[in-house]
Amino acid sequence: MPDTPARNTGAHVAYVELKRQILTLQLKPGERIYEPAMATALGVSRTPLREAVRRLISENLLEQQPTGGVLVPVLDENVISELYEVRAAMESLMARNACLKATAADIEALHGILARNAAVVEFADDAMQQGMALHAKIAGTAGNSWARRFHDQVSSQMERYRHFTNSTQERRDQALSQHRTLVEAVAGGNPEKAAKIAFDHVMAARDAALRAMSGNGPGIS
Amino acid sequence: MPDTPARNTGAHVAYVELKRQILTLQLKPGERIYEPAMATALGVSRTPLREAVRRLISENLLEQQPTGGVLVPVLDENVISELYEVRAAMESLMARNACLKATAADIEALHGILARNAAVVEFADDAMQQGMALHAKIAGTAGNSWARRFHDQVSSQMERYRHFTNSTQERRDQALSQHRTLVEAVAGGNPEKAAKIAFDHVMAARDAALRAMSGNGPGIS
DNA sequence: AGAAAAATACTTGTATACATATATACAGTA
DNA sequence: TACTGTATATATGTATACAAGTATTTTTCT
Repeated sequence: MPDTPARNTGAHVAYVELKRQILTLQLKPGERIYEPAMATALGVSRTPLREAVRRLISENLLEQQPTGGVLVPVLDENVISELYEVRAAMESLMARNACLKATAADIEALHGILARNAAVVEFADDAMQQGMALHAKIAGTAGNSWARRFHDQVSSQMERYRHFTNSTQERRDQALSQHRTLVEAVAGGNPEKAAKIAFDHVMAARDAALRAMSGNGPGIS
Repeated sequence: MPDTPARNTGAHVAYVELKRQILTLQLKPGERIYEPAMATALGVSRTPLREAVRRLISENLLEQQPTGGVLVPVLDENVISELYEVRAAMESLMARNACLKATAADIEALHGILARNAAVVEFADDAMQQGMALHAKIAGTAGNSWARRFHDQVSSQMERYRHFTNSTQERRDQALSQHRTLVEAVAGGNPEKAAKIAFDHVMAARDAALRAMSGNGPGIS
């Protein structure tokens, strides 16, 4: 998040570590957080741990129960669909704005990333890396800090589902071609078109992910 | 926010009261929050106050300084433009989904709200009320809780700018006609069209707000 | 034995005390 | 006078102690 305090306070390290554990599913969905135990486990006292927990609650990476406990939210197919939709809306907006504001240097940088993207299309991890770089560059060019903030939040959420939405070679090829179209649209100076392409691109990723998930046996959690 | 704990804990009342003071500009933009003073002012100790403050920071209604103080974010024209854009993206998405999922009863409810909207078009407060009711109904029909959450966050933010973006009669008439078009689009079953109309509708509101602000002398802060 | 009631253990919420960092004011020196 | 170094005061970060509420287990009564 942009507002991460650079200082190495105990609350901050607790936040980072707890978030990591949640996103990697090291803390299992549905699991409850007990403050005293978690505090000693992370080597801080309850006060800074509590601060980290409350922050994660407001980022929706933890969930406060009405009865008064805190737990790791369970995974669910509807949620992942919602997340993709919001991501589509954000990337669409950013593509539109990037199109309006991009300088020649920005366009060149986008083409550079695209080339690297093409070079690694057969390696899942590198391909995702470059895909994210492309989106990051577009986001930076768009210059809407709120869109970026929400996009980051959604991306964090989606990490929890990563294991269920493994990408196939076919999917990566499709993504690469969509990225090409997207960069062309941004470079072409047609904001409406860029927005639509970005939207459809993410929605296609959503459909692929949902298909991959329903293929994975009982599915979630 | 949906995740507001219903319990009447001290941290919660501090959060609500502090948020109110920020949104009504009772706490002035740029003003710093001193924990001991604010805690006694709100009648709680530093611990629950701190919890409220940290939560407001992660909702971007307070700002942590690198040096270590907390202050009320200053207002700025770029931000309001960004907020409108994100709101446009969210409402566009929700209009699309509402279009896909709306039942006959939903459509009827929308028409009812529209009628009430028309009846109060000359009263600024009531008109805004009904406008929000319309958007709320669409949001409910769309059924994307994340879109809703972000939309709510943005709306909260925008309250701080309310005093600067007073609506004119002309603007209200325009909004009513756009609402009519929007409901027709949602009812008509064309998701793409509904999405585009919602987007343009909010962007038009943005332009009106920016014009109103630049008319208000030195403007902001 | 089964159900209701009481007691116990544990968790969360809050206050407060203490340590550390930061800013302010003052004094001494160039 | 301007500047640096020191001392003081104040704010933030953290730990801990205590209060209040909840769940669980044990005990008692039918």
